[in-house]
Amino acid sequence: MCPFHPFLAFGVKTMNPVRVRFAPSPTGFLHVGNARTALFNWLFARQHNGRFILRIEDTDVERSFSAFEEQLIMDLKWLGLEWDEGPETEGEFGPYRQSLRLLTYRDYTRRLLEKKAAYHCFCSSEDLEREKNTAVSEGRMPLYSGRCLKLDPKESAARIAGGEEAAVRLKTPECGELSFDDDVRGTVSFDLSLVGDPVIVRSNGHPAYNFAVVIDDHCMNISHVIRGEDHISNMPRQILVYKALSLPLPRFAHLSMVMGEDNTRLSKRHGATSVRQFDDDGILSSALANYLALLGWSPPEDREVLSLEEMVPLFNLKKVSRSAAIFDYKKLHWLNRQHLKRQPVEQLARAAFPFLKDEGILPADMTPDLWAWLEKAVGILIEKVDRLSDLSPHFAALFEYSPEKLDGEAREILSSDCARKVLFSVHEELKTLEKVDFAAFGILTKKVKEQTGCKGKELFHPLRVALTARTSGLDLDKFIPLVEEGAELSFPAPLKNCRSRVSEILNYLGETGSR
RNA sequence: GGCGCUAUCGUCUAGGGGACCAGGACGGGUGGUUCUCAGCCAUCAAACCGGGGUUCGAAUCCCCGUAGCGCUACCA
Repeated sequence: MCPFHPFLAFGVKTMNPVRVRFAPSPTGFLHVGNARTALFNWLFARQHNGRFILRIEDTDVERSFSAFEEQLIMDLKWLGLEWDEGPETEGEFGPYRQSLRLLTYRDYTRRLLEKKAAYHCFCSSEDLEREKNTAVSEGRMPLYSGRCLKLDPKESAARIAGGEEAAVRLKTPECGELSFDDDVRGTVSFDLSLVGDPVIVRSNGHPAYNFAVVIDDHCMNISHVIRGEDHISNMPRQILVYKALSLPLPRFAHLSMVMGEDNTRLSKRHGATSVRQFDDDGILSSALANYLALLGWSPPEDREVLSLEEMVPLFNLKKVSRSAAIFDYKKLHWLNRQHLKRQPVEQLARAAFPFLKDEGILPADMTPDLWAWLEKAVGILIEKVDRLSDLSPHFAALFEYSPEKLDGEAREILSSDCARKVLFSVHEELKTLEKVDFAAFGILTKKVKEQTGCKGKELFHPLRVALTARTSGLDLDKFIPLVEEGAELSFPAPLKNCRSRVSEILNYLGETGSR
C-alpha cells in the first residue's frame, strides 16, 4: 500500500526511471485499439530500459469479469508483450488490481475530505439527471450545481454517521485555465469554468476512474502515462486530483484512435477486432504487432517489416501520428505474408498444424514422418497464402483427385492429340519408376517430351490435368514429390500417388469415351 | 449544443518555410517471369480539406471556416 506523503508535493527530483503501464478494464476481449496502446507502452519501456506494468482496472463491478481478465492476460502474452509487474508477476508496487486497492483510495479520499478539497454528495441520480436535462434544454453546460457543497458540514457528517449513502465529489475551481504538455500533441489547455465537481468516489464506495487512475499512477510511480486519445478530455479532472493531493504529475502522451473502414470506431461489424480472432484467422502475433505499430508510427528508412525486437530501438513516441488511423486488413494480410516467409519451416509447420488438424487433413497424433512431410509441404505452400487459415484449401487440393469433376477447360486440354500421347507415355514411364522425386520427375518429362514430340504447354497442361484433375495449382515439380512422399504416409484421407492417378484418369476417360 | 483533438494519394504514412511539378508501403492498372494459378520483378495512375493572412517564398507558421473523431456518467 502506498501511504499519502506530503513531501511529494514538491516533486522530489530523482533519477526518473521509466515506468509505464497498460491499464485495461476486464470487460471484454483485448481489442486491437487497446492492444496498440499496450504495444506502444511496451516499446517505450523496453527502449528506455524501463518497466512495463499491467494493471487491471476493475472498479466497474457490474461489467468486470475475471474470465475477461484471464483472456486479457493470455492475449497480451500471445502478442509477446510480457509485463514486469502486474498480475501473476506481482512486484513491489502492488496490488495490481484496482479492486484490491480500495483501502488506498479510502486513505486518499479521507485526506481530501479533511483538507476540504472534496465533499460528500447526497444527490440522487434522478435529481442529477433532471438538473442535467434542464441545463441542456436551456443551452447551458450540464455542470453539477454544487448543491451538496453548500450543505452544513455538521448536517453532512450527521447524515453520513446515520448511514446514508453518499458519493464524494472533488471541489474544483470556478474559473481559470489548465494546461499540460502532451508528448504527442504538445500543449493542451482547458477552461476550468467548464469542469464541474466530479464524483471521485461512488456511493457504493468504489472509486471513479478519474480518481483511481491518479492514485494508482502515483503509487505505482508511473513516469509516463501513454493511453488512448479518448482520455484526453479527462485531463482537467485528473490534473485537479493531482493538485488537490499535491502530487507530482507524470508525463502524458495521448495516442490517436483506431477506426474501421467507414471511419467509425472499429467494431465487430468491421471484421475481426479482438486479438484472439486474429490468432484464429491465422495471423501471426508478430505480424499483428508489426501492423499495429505501423498504425501511427513509421519506422525510419522505410523498414516496414519488423519483429517486436527490431522495433524496440527504432521506436519513437514523439514521432507518433496525432490523427486517427483506419485499420486496413489488406495491409495486415500482406504484412502477415512477410512474417510467414521469415518463419523457419519447423515453426510454420507447428503453427499450421491446428488449422489442418481441424480441417481433418492431418491426424491429431502426428508421427515424425508426418511432421517431416508437413514441414516440406508448408514450406512450399506457404508462398500461396496470406494467412495460415488459407492453407487448408491448398492442402485439400493435394489430397483431392476427382477425374469425374473435370471442368470444361480441363476436358478441352485432355482432348488434344498431344494430351493423349502424353498421358499414355507418362503412364508407361511411371510403371518403370519406383518413386518420383524431383530428379526423377525431370527425367520423366524429358523422356515424355522425346517420345511424344510435345513440349511446353502441350506437354505440361495435360500432365497437370492428369495428375491433379485441375487446370491450375502448384508447380508440378513441387507438387509431384509432395504427393509421392505423402502417398506412403497415413493421413485421415489417403493421398494417391502419381501412378494411380494416371491409371485412374485413363480408366475414366476410357469408360466415358471422352478421349 | 459546449469543450477538446485531428486534417498529405482509396488506406497507412514521409515531410517541420526553399532540397517537393510532394517520397515510400498496401491496394488498384499494365507488362515480364518460355505449363497454370499464386508469388516475384518492372512499370503506371493516384494526395497537401476550403478561404484568408505572415513571408521574397508555405504541404510546412497564424487565423477563420468545414469535416471527422473524442469527451460532455456515481463507464473505463
